[in-house]
Amino acid sequence: MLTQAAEDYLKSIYKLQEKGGKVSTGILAEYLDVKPASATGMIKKLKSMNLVSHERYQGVTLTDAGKVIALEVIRHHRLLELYLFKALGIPWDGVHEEAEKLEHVISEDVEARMDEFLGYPTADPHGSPIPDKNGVVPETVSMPMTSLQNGQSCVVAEVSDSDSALLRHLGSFNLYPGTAFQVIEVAPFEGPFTIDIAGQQAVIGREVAKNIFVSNVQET
Amino acid sequence: MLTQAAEDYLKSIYKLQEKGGKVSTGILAEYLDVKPASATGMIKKLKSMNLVSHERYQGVTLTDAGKVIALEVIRHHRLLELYLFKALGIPWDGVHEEAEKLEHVISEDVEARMDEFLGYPTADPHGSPIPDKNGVVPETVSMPMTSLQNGQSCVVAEVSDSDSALLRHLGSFNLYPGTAFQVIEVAPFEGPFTIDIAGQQAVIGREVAKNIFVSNVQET
DNA sequence: TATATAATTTAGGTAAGCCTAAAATAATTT
DNA sequence: AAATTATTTTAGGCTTACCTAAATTATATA
Ligand SMILES: [Mn+2]
Ligand SMILES: [Mn+2]
Ligand SMILES: [Mn+2]
Ligand SMILES: [Mn+2]
Repeated sequence: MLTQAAEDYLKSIYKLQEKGGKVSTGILAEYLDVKPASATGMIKKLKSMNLVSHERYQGVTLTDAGKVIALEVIRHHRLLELYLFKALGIPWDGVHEEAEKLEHVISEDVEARMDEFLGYPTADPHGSPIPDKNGVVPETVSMPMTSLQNGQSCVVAEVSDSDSALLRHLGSFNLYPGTAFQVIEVAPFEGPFTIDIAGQQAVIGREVAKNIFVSNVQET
Repeated sequence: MLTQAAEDYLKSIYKLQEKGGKVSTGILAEYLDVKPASATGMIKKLKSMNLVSHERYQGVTLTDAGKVIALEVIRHHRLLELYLFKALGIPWDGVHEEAEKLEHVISEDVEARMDEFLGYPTADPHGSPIPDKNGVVPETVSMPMTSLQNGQSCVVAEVSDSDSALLRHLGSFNLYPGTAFQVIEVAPFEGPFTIDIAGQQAVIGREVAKNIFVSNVQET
């Protein structure tokens, strides 16, 4: 079994390489809130286990074996988030932190039983896809809310899950995955979005909108 | 927050001092499957945190502060066992191992929600008492099965939870906490017990019987 | 192209928590 | 009481995963 730290590195490399290929040591260190020297050390260890490919100064990528483990940890994390949300009623702004610790500790048996209890779900409470037990990630199509135009309607697909205060803010507008809304106005000069959610108006700033991804975009 | 190792030491000291006052370094090391030198090291650390009292060569006991933490970990463990058993259907011979890891990782919020889901239970699947959220341990009265006499009837109160194979063996006879049985025969010279469980006869060896505790003992 | 800046790696350290081997202390036997 | 045996502690090592500071390499700028 890998250590918790090693699993977190693999998971992070996976997420970072999804948007941008090779992952630099500095980016990885910043993402994990450690110093670059620490990241270098772990990269060496992971390389010796053939879980990552790495050449000095050239960034790191997962090997196939490393990807399998990364997806396994991500599956644990997202299944746990949904389970804690649905079975124990933990609010969606609290599940990430719990799952971050539990993901390294649950057995494959617990994983399978949660999966069954939840009816083999494909997305966590924040809309992120849950890899299936073979590591296949459900396809998702979404675009950042910031690319929406005046008058367009859409459905919330996914929101970033790690900022608890942001999630509470979105919850106050009922902006959960699956929620439909329409853009009433986009203020000029990179200004905020005024939107209509089931008849209720809300003003969403740029910084918040960057963390919201939408699908089913239509002109109205 | 204490480390997982420190929490396990406190939990173990609590259990060992329940039956025999001061806990020797050797007994503690054997219980935790580490060398005595390692136990000495951790005892020093716990003493520096005022969680245990210790004088060289004289054994160790928990301080009040240490007891609070020990009971908190035991509460986590037993609530988790019951939750995994009832909510996820994990068999009673598998819950101990899972709980051993999860106990150090769940939040007070998860603890409280499991407690509520389970209806504020007082015993885990093996009959061990669950300390309440204030650290109060429910009173239990039981005696070892080995002290039973011919013809006596009783109810299973508690079985030891750490040996998975033993638990499967007991399960094959339906010997769960709450199960009633009657002693048909006690073979002489420290021999096995022949018992009647709801009309089914079973032969229980001495070594197995040592791990079973009973209550409601009555002559018939 | 030479120099300045930024990113990355190397070198050396710390803290947990385990280990083995040797020394110290306590308990038991003669 | 002395000698033997058992228990406990000390001393010194190892691994993981982090750190800071210095050296190296790559990239950007003049
Ligand atoms: Mn994690
Ligand atoms: Mn999530
Ligand atoms: Mn434990
Ligand atoms: Mn138990």
